[in-house]
Amino acid sequence: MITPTLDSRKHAVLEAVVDCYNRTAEPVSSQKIVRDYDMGLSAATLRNTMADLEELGYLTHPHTSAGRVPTEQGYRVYVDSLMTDQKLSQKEKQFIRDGYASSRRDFEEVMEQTSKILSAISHHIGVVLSPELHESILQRLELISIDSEHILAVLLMASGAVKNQVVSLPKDLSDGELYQINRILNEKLAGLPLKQIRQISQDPVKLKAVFDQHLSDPIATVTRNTFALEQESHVYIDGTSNFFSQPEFGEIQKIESLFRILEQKEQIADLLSSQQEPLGIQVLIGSENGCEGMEMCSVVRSSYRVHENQFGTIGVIGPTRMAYPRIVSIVKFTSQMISELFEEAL
Amino acid sequence: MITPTLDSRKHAVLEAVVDCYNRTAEPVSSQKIVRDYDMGLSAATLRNTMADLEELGYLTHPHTSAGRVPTEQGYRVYVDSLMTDQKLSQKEKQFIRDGYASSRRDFEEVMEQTSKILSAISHHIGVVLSPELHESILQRLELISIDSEHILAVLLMASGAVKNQVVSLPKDLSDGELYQINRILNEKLAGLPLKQIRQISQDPVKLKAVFDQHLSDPIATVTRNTFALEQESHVYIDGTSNFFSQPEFGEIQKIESLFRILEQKEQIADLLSSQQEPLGIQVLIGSENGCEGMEMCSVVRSSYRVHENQFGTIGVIGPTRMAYPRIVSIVKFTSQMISELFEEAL
DNA sequence: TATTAGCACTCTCAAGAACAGAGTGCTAAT
DNA sequence: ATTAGCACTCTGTTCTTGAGAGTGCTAATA
Repeated sequence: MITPTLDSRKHAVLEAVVDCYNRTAEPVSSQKIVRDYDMGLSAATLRNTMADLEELGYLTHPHTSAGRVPTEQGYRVYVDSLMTDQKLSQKEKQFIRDGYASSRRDFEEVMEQTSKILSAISHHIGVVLSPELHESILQRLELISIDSEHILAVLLMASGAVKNQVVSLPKDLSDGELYQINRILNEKLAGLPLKQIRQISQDPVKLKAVFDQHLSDPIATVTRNTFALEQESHVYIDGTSNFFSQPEFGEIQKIESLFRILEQKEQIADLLSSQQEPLGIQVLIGSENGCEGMEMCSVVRSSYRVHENQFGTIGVIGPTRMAYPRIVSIVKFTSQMISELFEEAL
Repeated sequence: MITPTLDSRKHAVLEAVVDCYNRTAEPVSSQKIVRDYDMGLSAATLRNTMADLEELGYLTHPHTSAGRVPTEQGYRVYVDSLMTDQKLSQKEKQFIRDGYASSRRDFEEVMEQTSKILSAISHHIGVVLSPELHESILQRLELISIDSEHILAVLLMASGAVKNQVVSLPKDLSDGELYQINRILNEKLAGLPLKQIRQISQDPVKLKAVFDQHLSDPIATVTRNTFALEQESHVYIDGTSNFFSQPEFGEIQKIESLFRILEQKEQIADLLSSQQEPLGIQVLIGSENGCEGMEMCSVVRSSYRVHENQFGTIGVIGPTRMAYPRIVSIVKFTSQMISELFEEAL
């Protein structure tokens, strides 16, 4: 697809500028393009073209006598229609696969490992958002007595996720009673999504409907207390210190705002889940990510599937000047990898 | 206790310099002390005393015409014998208590919350090292079937810690068999520390001794696979971005090395657990922490007790120039707080 | 003898000047 | 339509200068 407003020369020049800037992190001069790219044009002609591209909003000038730098809009065109796919090498693919070798079945470990792999291979920040637990289907529930006043509820999800929850008891229950409650809860609630169970647990009418003659005070209390909390997605982040080696973050203030944001996991969760259409890969350039204080960062993200229509998101956060083709391939491949991992696990 | 080599004037001056430097982050001049501290001495006399303190190794000069800055040794004396306890205000104590209000019984949440509280109230980095799991005593073990080839083992410790572990099965087990295995494992292994169980699980002779006539192939396999892994302590860190507001970290390089270290949790674990004598509070000043790249940081740490002789460690990491009396009080109070929390829970 | 006033000396930091270098935009030639 | 050439602009570096802060030392003082 070619953007109608740009002829093929402008395209080529824009691509060269983006490419060159991404490699050097310095404003690109007409000279530089003549030397490094075989375009068959003189510096003067390039200057004219670059001036045109600037007028169209795809390039800027830090100051009069500096080279050109792509604008967000310039990157947008580059990502949408200029850049060519860059396949991952066998070595890289193997690196990603190897990363999962040890954590085949452990949900949390897969999440954690993914953020590590992403950051290690991209040299940027790797982030993973686990699927929303309350969309998950409860496969099995186990109640374990801790002491006379507390039990541990272990929620095993169909996706393989596990959630532990300490629950307060109103009164002492014998092992036998607990076992009975456990059996009934599994019988009535297994197979339902957590969200629905939560609704049931808080509504006496629904409770009565679901448990029927099995409903008792202890059952109502245990159910209510176990499913009371809204389950939040977990965010896994790795590779934050990679940002220090980016030349554009030479000054403290720029990096500071970024780190403050990274400490607030909810913001990152929002960033990853906003306007996400399942399974597609998306590139948010600069301020498109909508996260205040992260205007100088781009996000490449993709959803992955853990179970039926249950999705999480992975992503790479890096400077606007990132190697988009490579990062896109990495994120794409990794998200497929996880999806397969969960598919074969089920 | 008064260090024998220092007369009381030197003491007073050293204290003033440390105090003043901690407040301003700038080298302290003789003038400054005359103005801010009522010592009844002239600037010239102070200069003489400060020169003496410098010769003794407690102060330094960034350059000829600059004020004085405490050395590590200077801080050492200050911490050991000069500084006076600074009680926390009721407000601060309440802040810490409130932090735990929501997480009464959840082990992980207490850990996580502690790092948040420590960083929020100290304005430095809060770190928590969970107690070594393999010293923990197994209270109860629950095996939950995931699919025909995997089970989820839930290990509930006497301390309240919970560990989930996915275990591969050699062959399909019926619910009944699994239940039997579960029962026998609990009967034979509950009450033992994980470390010991691990040894048993890997030694056929010990296995035979423990399980006696109950030993079967499935039991041996499940035991072996469940306890195969060396359990590592978990590190919880919060408040890293607080470092950006410290004036001494104005340049990127200084902060970079620190962040690279903070990403390696094992290093922080070592830092917290090295030469720790249970229950004492300790202040490691500058290079005393023994962590390469963290020479400009001090660590205030204390152990806390979760169960019998099971200890973890909490700490605050900040610049060498930190408000030691306050931070010491914070760490002391918080570690007591956690210990009490676990005590009443048991 | 201990303290202090006074002063020369040192070092840093900020502001300004000079200058090389890089890159552009425009004009005129091809 | 393209390009060579050149004047112009802006940055970044280096050097200088001067003010300011703080010390160390010496001589005076209590």
